[in-house]
Amino acid sequence: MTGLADCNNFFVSCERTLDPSLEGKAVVVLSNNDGCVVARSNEEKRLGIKMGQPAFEIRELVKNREVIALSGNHSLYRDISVRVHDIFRRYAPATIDYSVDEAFLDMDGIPASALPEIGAAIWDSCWRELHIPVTLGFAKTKTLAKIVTEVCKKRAVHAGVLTDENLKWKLLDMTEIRDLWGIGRRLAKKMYQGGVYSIGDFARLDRGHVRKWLGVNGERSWLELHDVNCITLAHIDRRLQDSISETRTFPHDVEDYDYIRARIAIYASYCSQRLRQMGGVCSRATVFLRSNRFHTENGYHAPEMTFRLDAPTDDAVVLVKTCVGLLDRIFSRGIGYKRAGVILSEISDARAVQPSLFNPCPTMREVPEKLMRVIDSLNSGSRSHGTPAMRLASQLTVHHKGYDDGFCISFGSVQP
DNA sequence: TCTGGGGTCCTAGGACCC
DNA sequence: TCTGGGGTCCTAGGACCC
Repeated sequence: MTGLADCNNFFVSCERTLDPSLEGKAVVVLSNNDGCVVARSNEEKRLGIKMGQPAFEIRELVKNREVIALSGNHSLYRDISVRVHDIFRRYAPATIDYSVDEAFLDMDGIPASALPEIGAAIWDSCWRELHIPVTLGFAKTKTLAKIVTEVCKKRAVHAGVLTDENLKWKLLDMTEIRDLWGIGRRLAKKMYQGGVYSIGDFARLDRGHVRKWLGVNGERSWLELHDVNCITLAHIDRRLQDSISETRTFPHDVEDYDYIRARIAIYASYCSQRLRQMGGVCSRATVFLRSNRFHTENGYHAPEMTFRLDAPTDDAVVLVKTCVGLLDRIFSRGIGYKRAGVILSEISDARAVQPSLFNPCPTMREVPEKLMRVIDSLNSGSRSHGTPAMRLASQLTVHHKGYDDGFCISFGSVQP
């Protein structure tokens, strides 16, 4: 059996651990720049507020105090995330951390009859130790466990175990196809056009037809509904991610090159720091810019460029230079940019680096490695609480032009 | 007026190899 | 006038997830 442990309204629940007066009230957590809704309490969901809904659309509700809107506190969420995952690990022989607030529990070797009690124990630990409510679903495959968890959430049940075949088909028939894991907006529409409305409808289709119609992913979902485990999520288990990215939407449309260059340098530097923490090196760096996708009078601009590095690296100096170089090639004057980002990819293990053919001397890496170690140790812990203690000069704007996003020139503890 | 961020996987088409 | 077969790799775009 496979379990799914899923925290309820995670960001909102985290906020409630800090401020218990939020309990029972309608609360939303907003994205960067307080742009849109990224988490809702149950009370909100009943008010009909949607995930991803722009914040200005709920302004009236907030003004009338029907809804409390909070800016996200992501270091808090990360912190609590680590602790709930630790609790999950206590109760399952093996777990896969699937997201900040979700984990799959491999219950291999544990009799199904013991699962209700284990589910109750996990719920109890999360609530007593962290004040985070969770919901647990157990079934033969991950896809079925997802369905069980959703049904439990809707009925405010802490944990559910699905073993009975008749009950399974009853659940599949009463659950809409758009709620199936792996079916998003587009595929749901396609399903409706094909006359498929419930998950039960889908599961009763011919397997060959599903394969031809929806490809391998559709077939996998179909198999999972028929008790065949085939979503392995091997990538979740990997120590190294495929890519690391930092992207931001700016509070305004920005034409200022210096400002954008400093942002790109900051993103590249932070990506490289995460890369080093992971023990990886990357071979590709991508920089992209986006104009405002809601203001397209002057067209929509979305330039991007990727550079393949000579040799894989985790060196902030190299990566910042590379990314600023890419920016220079895609940046156009006179265009207002609303978003920018850096993506590092083709990540491999830093302990198994293939040196560049043109720069094969291994000692060449010693200086940057030492430098990075020093910077990382000076900055350790400081990133989540504000400005890092040590930065590259390119991370500063030459002229601070009054963008009110919290960035300013700082000389830290160095005497002027 | 105001509209997030970080990921993965699959597919089709083009370019290339022998 | 006629013009093969079996592959791999890369990229862009589209879909999904939380």
